[in-house]
Amino acid sequence: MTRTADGEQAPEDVLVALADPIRREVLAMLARSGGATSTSLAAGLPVTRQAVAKHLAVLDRAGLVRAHRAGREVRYEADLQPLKQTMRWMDALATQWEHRLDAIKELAEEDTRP
Amino acid sequence: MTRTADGEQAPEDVLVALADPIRREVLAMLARSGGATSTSLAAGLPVTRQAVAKHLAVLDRAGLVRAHRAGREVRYEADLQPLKQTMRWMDALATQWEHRLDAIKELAEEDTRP
DNA sequence: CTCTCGCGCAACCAAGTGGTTGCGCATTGA
DNA sequence: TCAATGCGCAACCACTTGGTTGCGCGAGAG
Repeated sequence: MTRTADGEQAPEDVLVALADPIRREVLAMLARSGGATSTSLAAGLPVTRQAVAKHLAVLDRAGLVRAHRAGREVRYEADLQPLKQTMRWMDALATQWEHRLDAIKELAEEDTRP
Repeated sequence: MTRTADGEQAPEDVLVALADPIRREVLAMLARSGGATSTSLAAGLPVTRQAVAKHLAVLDRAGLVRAHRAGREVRYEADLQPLKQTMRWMDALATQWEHRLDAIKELAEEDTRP
């Protein structure tokens, strides 16, 4: 799981992770089952175990899954907290940008006013 | 701007668009200035006009910018609506997944209970 | 009318991504 | 103990992406 210098979760990794349909499907499967291995996940997907393992690595970098070793198995669980964090980040961006756009619109109206 | 069959904005395009730092910077510049051309945007970025034009195409596919031709210039404006839509989509996903995880946790507790 | 400026298109390139196969290692169940 | 299972690593492949340069065209300014 990569983190920024100030300890904040990097929202970019979450966006990248969520941009892929297979990774979203993996997350959905993990949420449905409450935990699974790369092998069991691959059984329900049109790709090989290794491909799933790579996707899980991306999800792990984003903090969206956590791996627990249990004997010779590695069980993955979903963690939705980075998702919520990213939503807050997006909300802050949207608000900020919208305020600027509103201010500009206001200025434009002032121009048309005599 | 690509749309899904049911007329809904594809959230995937927004995620992909937002995952790139330069595209976020372009959006921020558009929000700050209220509209700009690929040439003027490139002046404030470490890439060429053509690279900016490609980024603008990605943003346009996501519906995050709209292009208006004015003489020989093409002016781009930011549109934040797809962003809000994507946030709602993410919120729905998070809620849905969280409910599943909660239900599973409940079952686990029931197991430990005699 | 002509020169300039902004844009679009195309070719090209390096690096990244998503996928595969093959193999070796460790754990485990019979 | 030993065969089977699950995993990790590495090589390799096709395709995408982000970037460049070069060129031609159309609209405006002089």
